Amino acid sequence: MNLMKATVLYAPTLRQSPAEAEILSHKLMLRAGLIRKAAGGVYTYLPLAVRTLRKIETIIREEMDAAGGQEIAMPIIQPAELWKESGRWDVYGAEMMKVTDRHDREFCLGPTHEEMVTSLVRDEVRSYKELPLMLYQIQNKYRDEIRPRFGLMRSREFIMKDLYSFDRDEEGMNISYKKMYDAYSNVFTRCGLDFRPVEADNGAIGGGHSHEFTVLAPAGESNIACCTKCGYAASDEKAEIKLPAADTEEMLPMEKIPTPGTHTINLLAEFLHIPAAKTIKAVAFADENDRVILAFVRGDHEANETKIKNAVGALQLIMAEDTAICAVGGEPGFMSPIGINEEATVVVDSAVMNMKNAVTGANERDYHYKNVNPTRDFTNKNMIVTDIRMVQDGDPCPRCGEKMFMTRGIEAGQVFSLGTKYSEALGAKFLDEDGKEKPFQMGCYGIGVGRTMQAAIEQMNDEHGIIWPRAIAPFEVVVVPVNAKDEKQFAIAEKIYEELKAENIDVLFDDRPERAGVKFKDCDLIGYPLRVTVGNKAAETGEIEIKIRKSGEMKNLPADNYLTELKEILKGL
RNA sequence: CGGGACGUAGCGCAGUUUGGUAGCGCGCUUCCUUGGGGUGGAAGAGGCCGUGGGUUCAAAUCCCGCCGUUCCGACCA
Repeated sequence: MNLMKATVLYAPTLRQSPAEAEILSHKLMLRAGLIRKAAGGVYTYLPLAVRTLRKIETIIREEMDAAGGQEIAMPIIQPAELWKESGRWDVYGAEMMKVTDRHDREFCLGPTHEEMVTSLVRDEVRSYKELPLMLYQIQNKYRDEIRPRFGLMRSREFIMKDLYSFDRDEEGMNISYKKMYDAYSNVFTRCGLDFRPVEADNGAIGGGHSHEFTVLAPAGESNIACCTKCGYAASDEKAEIKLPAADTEEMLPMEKIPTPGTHTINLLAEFLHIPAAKTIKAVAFADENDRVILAFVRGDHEANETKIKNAVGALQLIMAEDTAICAVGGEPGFMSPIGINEEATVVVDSAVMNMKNAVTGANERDYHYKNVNPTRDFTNKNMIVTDIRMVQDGDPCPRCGEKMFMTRGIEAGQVFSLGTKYSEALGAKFLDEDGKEKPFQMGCYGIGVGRTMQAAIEQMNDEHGIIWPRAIAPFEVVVVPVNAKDEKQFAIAEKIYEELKAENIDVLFDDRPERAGVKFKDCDLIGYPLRVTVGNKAAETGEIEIKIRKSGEMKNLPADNYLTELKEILKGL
């Protein structure tokens, strides 16, 4: 941290952004001289980026240590045997960067370290007395992404903090999980980010619960639903939806009506002059065993494939062929559960069961039923009724009932409780108090360090450049003499620089003999939270100027009495 | 892996249609000028036109292969 003069700092800013960058944060990282590309999804971090990364890492270390974590450093190169033992050598497959040594022994560049850390603990930890144990590292990770994108957002080499917890029982695991959940909240709060801990689907990893820590930003790749009131947030695939009260209309007798050519909800609603919410939409899937699955949601809702998979116990869903639909008694475009063969799996969204006098297909070309009342008319055996719809903007929160809004975010971290998946696969056991051998209850917890940096940029910027939160800014303050050739100005600026340095403030002295405009543009682009400008006024009346990057606010202060106020302003950034 | 686009100086691009001396803006070097939001001027340096092959008297330009980049899709949690 001794490179503090701009004349020696290697920060090659660019006026135009290279054509390869698509999203704003990626462009800004290139333009502000933070990173340069070495290969697809592989980057060199330049000094400014390294300073920010170190600051993020320091915050992470402090919080991990405070939560009881102990830092270790595991190898990047991992033997294939371990991965074959856990069964993930083939599962991870093409995602893994594989290496062969001169003896033809296989290795991979670690995409994650569950195997590594579990084998370590398996070989070393024998007794419940040594638990709980939390081990972490901050390490380069490798994933051979099909399509690296967006700079550090989806890269093939990336810096990740990964912590693994080992407990004697589920209760202990849940305590560790909670500790990590809190530590993560502290990390992202301290980084100055607007984020949400988002309830997530565990997917193939299995185990208990999982949260993704998502930094809110429109360019993010994850869709999430957030409650406007209680803080509930969940990924769109996971988000539960509070069921509104059932319609109270009188049930009318069901009637078959001709509806020529209305094979979509829009056409149907238009034809009958009714709102889409009065219709029932059908979506037909086939699963990995060629089972036909018919899902029904309200006309103005969307089916949620993840929820459907979970509801029917399918691993994979594809759109069903028309012939498969007909085989179970359905008619594409005019489907309903009424009269469908038993062999089809029928899943109905809970909200549909609340509908009264709805319109649904008649399983016959160009005909629908009206006055359909699902509680009365859906009589299929084995029909599954549950929440299978995709959350929408304005849906009620499952916790408090207030409205939720949809937003996008960048997943910067995630916490998983794993249970005994890896400890069992790798035979990692300890001897418990009762004299019995038991597998460890594990959890794993990751933070993408580079991704966190980029998420901060994606979230905080304006047309001039990056706006760093103070905690992770490469420098907190930049001191700029307007005219570096003016000895008086330069001397005052240098004095202020020395004073700030003595106060342990992370300060850069922009001593370059550039014109003021050039230096100002660079300052804004790189995004130092605070700029101290020393110009003519300083030489004449002894006044310096402080500019807050975030608000653009400026303040004139005497050059011999500014420190208290500057520190005060800095605190609020 | 499928479909599209692109590859010419450090960055952004023109030139390719119609084959014939490699260009522009920014940046860089030196000097002068200017000195509170990318100042103005002068003189320079810098290119295996991604790569390999082919066609041709002659290829940045036409043809074929490969590599790389990028977008959409598939994939991934």
